[in-house]
Amino acid sequence: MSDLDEVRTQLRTAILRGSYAPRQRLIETELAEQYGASRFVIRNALIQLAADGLVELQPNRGARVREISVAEAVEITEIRQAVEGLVARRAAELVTDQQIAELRELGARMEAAVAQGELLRYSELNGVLHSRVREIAGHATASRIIEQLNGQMVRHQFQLSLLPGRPTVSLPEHLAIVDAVCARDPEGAERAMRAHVGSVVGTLATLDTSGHLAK
Amino acid sequence: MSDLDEVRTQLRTAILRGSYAPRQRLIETELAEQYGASRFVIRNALIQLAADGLVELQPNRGARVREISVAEAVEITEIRQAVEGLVARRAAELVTDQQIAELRELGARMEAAVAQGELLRYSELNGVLHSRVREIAGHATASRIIEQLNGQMVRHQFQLSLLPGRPTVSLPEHLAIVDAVCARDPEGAERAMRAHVGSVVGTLATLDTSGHLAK
DNA sequence: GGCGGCAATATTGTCAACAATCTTGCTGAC
DNA sequence: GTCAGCAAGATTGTTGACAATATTGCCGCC
Repeated sequence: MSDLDEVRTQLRTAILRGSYAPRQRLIETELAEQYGASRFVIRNALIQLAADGLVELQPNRGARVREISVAEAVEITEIRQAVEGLVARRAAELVTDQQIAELRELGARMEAAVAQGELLRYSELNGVLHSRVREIAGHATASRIIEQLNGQMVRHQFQLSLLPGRPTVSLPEHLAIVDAVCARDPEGAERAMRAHVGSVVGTLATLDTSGHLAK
Repeated sequence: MSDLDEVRTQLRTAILRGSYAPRQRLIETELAEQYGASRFVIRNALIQLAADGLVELQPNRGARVREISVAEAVEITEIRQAVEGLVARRAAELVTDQQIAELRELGARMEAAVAQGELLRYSELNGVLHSRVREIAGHATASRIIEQLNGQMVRHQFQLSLLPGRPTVSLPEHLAIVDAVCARDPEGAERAMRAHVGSVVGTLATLDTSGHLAK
C-alpha cells in the first residue's frame, strides 16, 4: 500500500470533517509536515482531491479548500434529483425479496429514530438508505457520480438534517421511496425519489441568504 | 503557462483521438520522451486524466488507457439522459430571443447537413447543439458532469454517428428539442431531450455483441 | 498620508537520482 | 516436460534540492 492513498484519504476526511476552513490555503510544505509525507505525495493527493471537487487548484498559486455556495449546493442537489430518480427506478426493477425485507427494516428503524428524536441516528440511516438503493440498482456510473457530488456537499447535508422540523417532512418521503421500491413500482419509485430530493432542493433554496444555517 | 497543462491536454487529445489503443500500457518514460517532458510532469498529467476517467491507474503497475465497454457506455448515456433532460428543461425556461434565433439557425444547418449527406458535419453540429443548450441553461454543475461523461465516450459517440440510418432517426429528435426550447416549453424540452438520448441508449444497446461497430 | 515600485520571503513547479516493486525469462530439480 | 524458485531487467514510487513564480512588507516619492 503506497503512502499516496493513505495520505489522500486522510486529507479527504480532514477536509470533510471541516478541519480546514473553506477558502483556506492548503500549503504543501505545511501539509507535508502535518502528515509526515513528502511534498510529492501531498501534491498528488491534492490533484486527486481537486478532481473530486474538494479543493481548488490554481497554477502557481496553490490549493484552497473549495467553498460550496448555497447556489452550488442547489445545483448539485438538482443533479442528484435527476440521477437518483433513475437509480430508484432501476432499483425497483431489480430488487430481490431479501433486499425488500432489508429495506423495510431500514424504514422501520428510521421511523423509530425520528420518534425518539435521535436526529444524528436518523441522518445516518438516511445516508444508508440512499446508498442501499444505489447498491440495489447496480448502476456503477450513477453511484460514482452521486458519491462524488455527496463528497462536495457533506457540510450542507449535515446542517440540513439538523434543521428543526426537517425530519417530519423527510421521513414520509423516505418511507414512500421504500414502499415504491418494495412494490417493484419503477414509475412510483422514480417519482418518490424525485419528490424527496426536490424537497431537499426547496429547503436548501430557503437558506439563500446563508449565514443563519450554522449551529 | 506551465508545462503540465500543456502536456495534459496533449495527452488527453491523443487518447481521445485514439492514438493509444484501449488497455494499452502508458509507460511514463516513453511518454516523457515522446512529449519532451520529464516523468514528473507526465505522472501528474496521468493522475489528472485518471480523475477524468480516461486512464486507469493501478498502484505500482502503471497507467493504461481505460477501456469503456458497451455496457459502461450505456450506463454513461443513461446518466446523460437524466441530466440533459434537466438541462433542456432549464434552457427552455431561460432562453432569450437572440438564443432562440441562434438555435433555429443551428437546426436548419443540421437539416442541411443531413440532406447533403455530410455526416461528419452533422456529427459536429450535434455536439454544438447539445453544448449550446447547456450554455443556455447556465447550470455549471450539470455542464461539468456531462462534459466529463462525454470525454469518456468520445470513441463510441463517433462510431455511433456514422451508423447508416442513424441521422434519419436522430435529426427529427434534435429538431424536436430545438422546437420545444424555442417554444419556451420546459416539459416538452425535457421530454424531447430524454426521448433523444433514450434513442441513443437503445442504439448503443444493439451493439452489445461489440466488435462490428468499428470501421 | 497614500501610492508605485522594489527587495525579501514564501510557495509552487520541475528535475535528476535513487529505492521499491513488479515482470520476465532462465535454471535446475523432479 | 513441467513447475518452483531465483535473478536480471523494466517500471513505478519517493526523495531532496534547485528554479520559477507569486506574495508581502518596506522604502521613497509625490
